[in-house]
Amino acid sequence: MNAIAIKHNNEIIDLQTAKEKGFEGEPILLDNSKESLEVLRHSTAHLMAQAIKSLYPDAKFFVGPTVKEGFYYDFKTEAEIGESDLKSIEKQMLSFAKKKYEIEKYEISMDEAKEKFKDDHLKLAVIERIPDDMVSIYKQGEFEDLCRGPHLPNIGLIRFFKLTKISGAYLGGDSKNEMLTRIYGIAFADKESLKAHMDMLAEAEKRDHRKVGAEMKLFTFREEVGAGFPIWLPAGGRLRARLESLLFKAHRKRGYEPVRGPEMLRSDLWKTSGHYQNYGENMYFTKIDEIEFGVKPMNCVGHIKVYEDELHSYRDLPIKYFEYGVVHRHEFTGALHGLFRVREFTQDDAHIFCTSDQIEEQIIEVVDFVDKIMSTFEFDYKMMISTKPEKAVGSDEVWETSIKALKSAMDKNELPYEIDEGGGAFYGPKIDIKITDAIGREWQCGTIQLDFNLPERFELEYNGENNDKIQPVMIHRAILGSFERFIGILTEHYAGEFPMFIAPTQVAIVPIADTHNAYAKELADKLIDINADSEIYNKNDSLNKRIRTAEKTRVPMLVIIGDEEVEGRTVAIRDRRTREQYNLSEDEFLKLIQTKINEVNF
RNA sequence: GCCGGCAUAGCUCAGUUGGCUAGAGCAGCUGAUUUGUAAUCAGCAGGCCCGGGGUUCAAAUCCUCGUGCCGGCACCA
Repeated sequence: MNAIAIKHNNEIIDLQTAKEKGFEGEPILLDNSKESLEVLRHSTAHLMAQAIKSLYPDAKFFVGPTVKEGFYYDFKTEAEIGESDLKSIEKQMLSFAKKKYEIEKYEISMDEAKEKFKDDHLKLAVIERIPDDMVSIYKQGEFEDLCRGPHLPNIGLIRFFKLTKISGAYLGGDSKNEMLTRIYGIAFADKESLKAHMDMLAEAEKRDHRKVGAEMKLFTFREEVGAGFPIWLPAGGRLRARLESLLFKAHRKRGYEPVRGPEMLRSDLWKTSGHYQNYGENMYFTKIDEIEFGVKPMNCVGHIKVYEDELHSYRDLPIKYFEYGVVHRHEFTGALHGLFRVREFTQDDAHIFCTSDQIEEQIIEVVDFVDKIMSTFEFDYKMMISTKPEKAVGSDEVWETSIKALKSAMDKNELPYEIDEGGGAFYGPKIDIKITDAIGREWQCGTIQLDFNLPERFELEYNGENNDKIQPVMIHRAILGSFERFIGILTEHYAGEFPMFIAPTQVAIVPIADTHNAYAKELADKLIDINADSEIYNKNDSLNKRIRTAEKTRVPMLVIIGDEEVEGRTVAIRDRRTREQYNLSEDEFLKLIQTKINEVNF
């Protein structure tokens, strides 16, 4: 196999550039290594551009980089391109690839480039972003494009690719700019890898919580109810209740007090907190007797009012309030997405009021709490510290101090983290918890946010040792983030096959004939006593049909009862996953369920 | 909010260039059957074809304005 590029000074250099500059280095072969795919996908993006240009001659191109999941190219054309056009573009790409054009490279000066692309405002926009004196042009057949490279030596090497998505994208990622057309694609070195990737996408689609949620009757949405307002169905209600009660206990164990703030508060309070000015466009407002109220988008203000209800001594701190807080946020319609993005959701929210000396230990405790929960659900996760965003309240100094506190808490415990510059909330820096699900996708859930601002704005205080008034520090934190999103993620993570302790229904009972219904009912009652939900499948259907129906509900355990079982007070268990069957006595069975339900404690 | 697409029974989908009373499978209901581990048989019922307006002799089908959904962008738990 010939090299497609080389690695020189730890940089990928294409053969065109290597020849021109006389560079040497380790060869990069056409395989599925990171470097190889980088080059391959970048060239595939160019091949796509070439195909688009030939099909839509007026097309002008912006940038076409590789991304984590393949590549894309942003471009503009007067023609309306839809999903159905991807096939014809792919076809055109293949026919160009067959021509095995060399990919040639040449360099021109900045001025020459500006002249060359003077009628192409998109390329000029690209050129403006390049600080260099010289720019390179890559050419394949008739098509040429301004590009930094690196590229394959020949487009004939591109064989296994697929265009996956088409959408709009703002020029330069700024919503103030015009919108371009973006086409996403993926490419691999071999057919099998492409297929594996497409299979993975199909698997993700199968697990989609919107689909599984509907099948399992966890939740639904209705047009007449409104976009972004989920409706929890009985099965989803049971699942959610289990999660809530487990988490309730876990909070109590860690010294959190349950509290509850009102759903709406007077706008004056939101002005004091800064939400009115900084978050107002995401809030819902209404008037009651000429007084304006804002529906809470966050729970902090309510908890502050709880704190203010009495005087606090330094001896009381830290004080931890928690609430399953229902919040409403006006999200853009286009942002709504199943349970992942809704307009009403419930946070597992808590606020810790503490002294600045306690910040570190409190952060560490919360991080430990997070770890307990995420590892229980078998999630890998990573932490990300977010710093000051453009739109923020509070001085730089306050921001710096708080970021330092977060970092030092992480450092002292040797916890790895990444930095997201400018990603903080408007009122303070934060640690976000990103979890990776069973098929490798990342989701942002929990968040730990330091806030030196609200205590200041609400003039919170506690009595110090010398009876002096000291301002407490406030830590906002949510671990699941929201029940909606977390349950959505859990659904995809487990593909709906929830473990016993969280499943909407623990056991499906299938009596063989009507004469076994009484025993079935008896078992169901005993299961309720040990906090397990069950469902009896005694409809007028064949036994096989009822087993099939029960299996399809993804319930973790199926028990079949007939004459033998009634007689000996036993159950015939069928494990849905392994399709194994075994028998247990009634007592053993109940004990097993009880163990499986109680084995989890956060 | 922006770009593109989509909307027919509870669900998954047919419905030809505008043309008879809009169809099927699953689910539901009724009856027969009472079953030992993944679909028993028969019958019945179920539709403002997303909503408003328009074009036409005639609209599920064409146009238009909404609403909702899907894929991204931007924004975010």
